[in-house]
Amino acid sequence: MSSQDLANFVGVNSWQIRKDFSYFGGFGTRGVGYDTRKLTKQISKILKLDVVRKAALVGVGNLGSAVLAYPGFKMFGFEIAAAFDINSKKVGRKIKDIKIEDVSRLRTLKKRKINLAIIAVPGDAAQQTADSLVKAGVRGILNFSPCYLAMPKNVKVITTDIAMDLARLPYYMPTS
Amino acid sequence: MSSQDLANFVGVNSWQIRKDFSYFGGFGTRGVGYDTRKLTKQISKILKLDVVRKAALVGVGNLGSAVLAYPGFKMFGFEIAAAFDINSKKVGRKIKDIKIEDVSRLRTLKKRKINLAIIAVPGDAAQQTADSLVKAGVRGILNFSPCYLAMPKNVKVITTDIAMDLARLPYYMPTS
DNA sequence: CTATGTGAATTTATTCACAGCA
DNA sequence: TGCTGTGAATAAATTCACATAG
Repeated sequence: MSSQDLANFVGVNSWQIRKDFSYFGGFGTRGVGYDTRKLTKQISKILKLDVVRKAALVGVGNLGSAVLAYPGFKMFGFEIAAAFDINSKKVGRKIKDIKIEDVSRLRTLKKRKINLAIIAVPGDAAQQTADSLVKAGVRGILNFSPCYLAMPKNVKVITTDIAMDLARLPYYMPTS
Repeated sequence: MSSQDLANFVGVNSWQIRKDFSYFGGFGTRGVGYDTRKLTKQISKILKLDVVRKAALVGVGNLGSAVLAYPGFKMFGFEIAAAFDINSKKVGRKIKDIKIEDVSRLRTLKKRKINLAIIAVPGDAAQQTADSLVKAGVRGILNFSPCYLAMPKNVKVITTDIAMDLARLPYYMPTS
């Protein structure tokens, strides 16, 4: 498959594909193109997606439940291996083979070798949740709360807010 | 409030704040700083977030339900004004004052002055859903399906995938 | 005196064009 | 001959430093 083909798939130019790949080495064969099977493996390795990783979910509300039910994680080698909530009525319940635990048990994450977490709690609880996660050894946080999280810099945080994503649209839309 | 204060809030440098603002004009007062009230209004106008906008949701599964329940939209002046699903068991049901309609009724969006939509359907239905939306006059789409949508270029699409967001974390995390 | 706004310097990213390998 | 990989050229973004307004 040529860089032109790849470019068509993702909507960029062919030279962007080639230049980007070149920063990590030569992935293709001149005159032929790229072996997509090899390419996928190499990129997975670069992005550190070549091992199965366990992640914890904190906050099993509407959004958290949707996260638990989302089938797309295994495509990237992720497994939601634990779920936590502060609501005692939810604790103990099972969703998709995951038993919901009390947030006090977040400290067990280190022993369980879970160093990724998804925060889906109300905004005013996000910072303290994040602090607990870091204490428990978590090094990467996907934050669905619409707020900035102050974190030590050895912890990577990605914040994503549905409403803010929607808010980006009007700017690019024609006329009112 | 000074550019330094604003910078601290969002975790960037003060000159980045000032430079970015300067591209749109002088928002502050020398020696004093920025009037946050005015600033918010001016930025809202630039981002076209100064009017209330109606959006439609397509796909009321786990993720769609979470979207309907999400309280954060009104902060940006959005209102989820309609919800659609293909499942006849869901059609007619009410969630948060929104009655779920059959997808065949997507064509009514133009009359209802709704030109923003959120797609939360399975990946294999995303493209045709998007096509229907465009036919109905929608000009901005927030796409939660993990796939590229081919669209006329007067339609702005923002695709966001929970799993892909999570997948960005390992690259930045230290060791293994 | 203080904090903005902005030219100038620097760094980074994008685009081009083609040498070089299969 | 065809398509990659990459230097060189161009464009854009970031950072600096300071004149200037309040």
